[in-house]
Amino acid sequence: MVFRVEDQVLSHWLPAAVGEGLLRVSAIDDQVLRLELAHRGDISQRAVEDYLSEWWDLRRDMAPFYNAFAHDPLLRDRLRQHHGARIVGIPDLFEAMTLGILGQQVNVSFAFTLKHRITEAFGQAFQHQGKNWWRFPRAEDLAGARPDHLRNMQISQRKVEYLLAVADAIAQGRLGRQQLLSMPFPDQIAAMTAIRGIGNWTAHYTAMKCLYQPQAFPAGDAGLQNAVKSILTMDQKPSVPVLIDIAKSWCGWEAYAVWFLWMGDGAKREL
DNA sequence: GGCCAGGACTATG
DNA sequence: CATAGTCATGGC
Repeated sequence: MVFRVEDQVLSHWLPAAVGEGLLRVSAIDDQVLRLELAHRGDISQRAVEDYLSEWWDLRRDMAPFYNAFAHDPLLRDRLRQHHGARIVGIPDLFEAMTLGILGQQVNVSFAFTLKHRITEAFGQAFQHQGKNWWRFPRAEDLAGARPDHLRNMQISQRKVEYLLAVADAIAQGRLGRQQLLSMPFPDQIAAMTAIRGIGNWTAHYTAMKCLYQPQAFPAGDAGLQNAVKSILTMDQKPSVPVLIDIAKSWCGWEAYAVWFLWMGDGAKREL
């Protein structure tokens, strides 16, 4: 596990860029988070705060979002149910693109099963108070993997090809987060979809979860289509052009609209 | 047991 | 350009 939630407390093994240690996060109230750190190395409080702020997109001013869409027919109920929710991102580009690829056309829980297998097979392992923790592997940890190894984890042949190619591109520096962040949004999508295996959905998913682009909008997303179909009681799923048209009203907040629709009317969902 | 999943590629008109 | 076939497997 990279993170787990127990009794309202999130435990998360920190990424290498922050330091070696276990972070626990709980809520004091709706405004204040309590951070607790069990660590072995030197970790600055500031680094942890910065990391968490990025991971949960905490620095974004959400007031305009709530103000603009309090009466939006598709969003109003979700905004009330999940008030205060933030996009839980994936700051690491390789991790985000990996989950995007794994999530193509399979149910979400299976995608996470595959991600956990990759994490425990290729990621760095740690022990803390008798429990095992992992970091998601770096691109270079996976770039040289034998295709059979991944194939045996029930990852399809095609996805194995996609994953290894993305791992190679990132490991060799032909693709990187800073590089993507340096370009305007449409160029980010174009740069990602130029890679075999990264289609429009995966590119927008990555832009949303890793690049924190509020205008990212995975229009072909099955979960999004079903959410809209359900809320508007349509008899069939809305097409991509229809969704793109709907999304015009969310201009600048498309990613958050998708996020709240994904959360549905229940409390549980995978990240 | 059949249909659907937080799709993308490839081949064919 | 539009459509159909293919991939793979779990969850319901």
